[in-house]
Amino acid sequence: MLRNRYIVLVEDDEIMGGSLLQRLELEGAQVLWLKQMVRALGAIRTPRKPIDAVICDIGLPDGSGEELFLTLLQTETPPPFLFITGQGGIGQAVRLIKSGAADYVTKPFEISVLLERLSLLVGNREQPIEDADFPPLMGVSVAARRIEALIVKAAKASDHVLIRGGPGTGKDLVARRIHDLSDRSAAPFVSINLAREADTEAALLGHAGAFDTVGEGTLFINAIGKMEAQVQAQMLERLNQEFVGRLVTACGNDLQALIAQGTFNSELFYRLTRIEIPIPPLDKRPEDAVWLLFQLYRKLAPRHAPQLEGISPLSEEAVRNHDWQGGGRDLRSRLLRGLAMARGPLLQPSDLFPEFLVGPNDMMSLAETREAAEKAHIIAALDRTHGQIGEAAKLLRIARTTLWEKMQKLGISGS
Amino acid sequence: MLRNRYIVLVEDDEIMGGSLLQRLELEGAQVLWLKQMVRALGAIRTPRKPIDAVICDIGLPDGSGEELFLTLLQTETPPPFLFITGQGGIGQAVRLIKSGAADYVTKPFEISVLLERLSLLVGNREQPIEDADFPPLMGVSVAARRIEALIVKAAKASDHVLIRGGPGTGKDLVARRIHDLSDRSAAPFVSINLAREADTEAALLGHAGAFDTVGEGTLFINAIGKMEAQVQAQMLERLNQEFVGRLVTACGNDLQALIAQGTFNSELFYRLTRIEIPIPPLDKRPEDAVWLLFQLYRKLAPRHAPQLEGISPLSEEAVRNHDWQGGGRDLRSRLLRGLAMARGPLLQPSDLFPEFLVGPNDMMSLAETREAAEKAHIIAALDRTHGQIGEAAKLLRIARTTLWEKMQKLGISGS
DNA sequence: TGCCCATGTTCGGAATTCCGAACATCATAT
DNA sequence: ATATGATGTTCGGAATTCCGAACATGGGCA
Repeated sequence: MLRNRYIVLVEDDEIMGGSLLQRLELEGAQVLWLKQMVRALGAIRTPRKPIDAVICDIGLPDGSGEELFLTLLQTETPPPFLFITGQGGIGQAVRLIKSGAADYVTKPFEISVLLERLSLLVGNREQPIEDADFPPLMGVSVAARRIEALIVKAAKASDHVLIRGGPGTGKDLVARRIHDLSDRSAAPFVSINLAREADTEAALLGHAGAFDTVGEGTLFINAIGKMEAQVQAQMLERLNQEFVGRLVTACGNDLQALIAQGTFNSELFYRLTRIEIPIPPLDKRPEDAVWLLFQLYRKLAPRHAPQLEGISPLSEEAVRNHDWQGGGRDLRSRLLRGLAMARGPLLQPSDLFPEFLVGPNDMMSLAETREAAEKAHIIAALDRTHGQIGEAAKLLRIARTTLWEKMQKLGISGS
Repeated sequence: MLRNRYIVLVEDDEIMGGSLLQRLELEGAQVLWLKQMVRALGAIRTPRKPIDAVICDIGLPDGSGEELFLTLLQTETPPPFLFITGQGGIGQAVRLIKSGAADYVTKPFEISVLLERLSLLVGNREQPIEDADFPPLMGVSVAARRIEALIVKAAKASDHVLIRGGPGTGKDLVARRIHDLSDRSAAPFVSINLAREADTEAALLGHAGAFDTVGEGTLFINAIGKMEAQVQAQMLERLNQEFVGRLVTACGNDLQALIAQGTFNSELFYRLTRIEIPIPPLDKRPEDAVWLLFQLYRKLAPRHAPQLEGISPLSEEAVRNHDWQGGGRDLRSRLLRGLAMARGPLLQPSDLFPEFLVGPNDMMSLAETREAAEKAHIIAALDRTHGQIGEAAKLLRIARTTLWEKMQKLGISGS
């Protein structure tokens, strides 16, 4: 049950830690053993891969497991925490469980009992669908696995599907996979992007249009929000007739607004959205960015940079930390450029992010960088709140007077 | 002498400040009057336009003028500071002048004497070349004015000129202006970009090539670093013959490296670089970015967004703060997109920087943003120093142990 | 084997940041 | 004219960051 699971163990005691490590590895788990809170904080905040559970001692040399957990809670949903302690009491247990900790076990305990509770903990977590014909499509994060599960669900159903996601999130890959996993996979897969069609009516509904050629297969319509009202009406009519194919549509994150302003037909929307598959942007799932980096590297490096031996750990960190507005497409084009520029045996951060290169003695200090980033973010928050300082402070999660003082220091006026 | 100069006055005393303000404005200066150190710090660090001088009292309610000056010195070269004080002594005067302050005047003083010393101070500073036929080309910063002066110098000379600057810095505009201001302006201006030529030899040196058609005019060769060795040799030969035209060439920031590795002929380089005009990137001169924003806005807004009434102050700040890797070209394309997207009467930051828009409740906290920025910068510094932590700390201007602790906290390994 | 240089790590104290209470001021609505 | 809600501004204390000294450890080189 623990086989192939990724467990973080936070325990400073050599004997206890060694025993747990040994048993967990015997059970087939992959274990990261950390002895200090600060190390655990870094490792859990930016995991190398999704963490299935954390076994955490309360007493640590540089703080406590409770502090660690509460610190993590401030900015994210931590993975399941199972606390172990020789001391502590009901009060602490109550506090931690109420705060969202998964379990709390007092020493001494049988390791077998602990492992059983751990197994129950991770047993509920989604297992990747391991199929050689259908490798992971979106990544390795919890969100990616959820999408894969939704794909399987959609493939088994006959309902129309709406895929929602920003640029570079792989909506067409998802549509294709739904088709391939369905029992319509022997029938045609017809794809059409409304953003690129001059005459969407003819392309979709005309003689020998997409509706004709798809037969009992899957018709994938990307950029559905760009469909003109007239074509929407005709499509509704067409769907009310006997339509033996299956519709998969895709849009960005603006369809709700289009419906609200009447540009998109809400009845059509409901017809198309029996099943919805939202794809979060890549910058909300940094471990998928890293996964995609390695996937693309394996695919592209042999041809574009055969001399390269791999990707440096710093590059991996840089990819994990980057704000991927342009999604997979951006990552792919950066990698291609990086492969062309790389000189040493390993791909370096400045190969992927040439903006890291600056002239000699021109690198900003850390304080300057911090200040510039704060300034940009404050401006963005003020923009969002139309100059309302109190609201902007809430968005930024700082005190109103702190924001006011920072605006003074950084030279930002409110409007 | 003070007419049209921009003076910042830092003086909390209402009477003294009011008098100075009045006289400076009578002399035609534009004055920003500030009464607290924190306000002055923000205003001087990110000026709305280049500051010609600062008149600064020593005693301020929230600190001292000396503190202000020394704080500014830590990260930049401040504009000329002229201190005024009722107290103070030789020691303070010596300290400040040695630290780079321009002058130090003790109260009481005749305002006319002060203004005279101020005039001497700002008199040495470059005046913009005000010519209706030739408006500013690069911006309003000191660096931009220096480029304008170099353009005038180059126009008057007959020497070959090399223009050096990154993408989007306007190298072709500079070349054109040199030609227009020269006495060859009636002759042809022939422009060729080696990055876009399939056959550079034929384009330059063949029959009816650029060298033939330019006559006594100006031949501008962009991306000179892309010239093949064989063509370089032929060009040297051609220049050794009677060539009555004038050469202006341009490159990025990599020519030195190309020479060092033998890809570019150093003799040719010296022949081409009698006069060199370096163009700093736009992110090194934020006030030029703002100037360019307004220039482009005036040019593009009437046609693309006639309903707009202007640019919000926050947008101006956002442009001033942005890291303009792609130079003017990036700014122009962002503005075009912004004009298309703008909804209200004023252009807003998220029109120019759509990445400021995030989903509801998805905005990062200020602490998260600060942390992500620090992490990216640390990774960049470690990349630059090939994993050497001590060297990276120096680049970042923090203590070695501070860097080490931050790496732990942020989950960064060294290599 | 010893030396040098760098990292790994701790820690106390100085410096800085952040917060929240408090109060004045201003704009808007009634 | 008054009430309300927001900004402008100060400030003391708590919290956090940063620094630099100190020392152990490890790798490379002579």
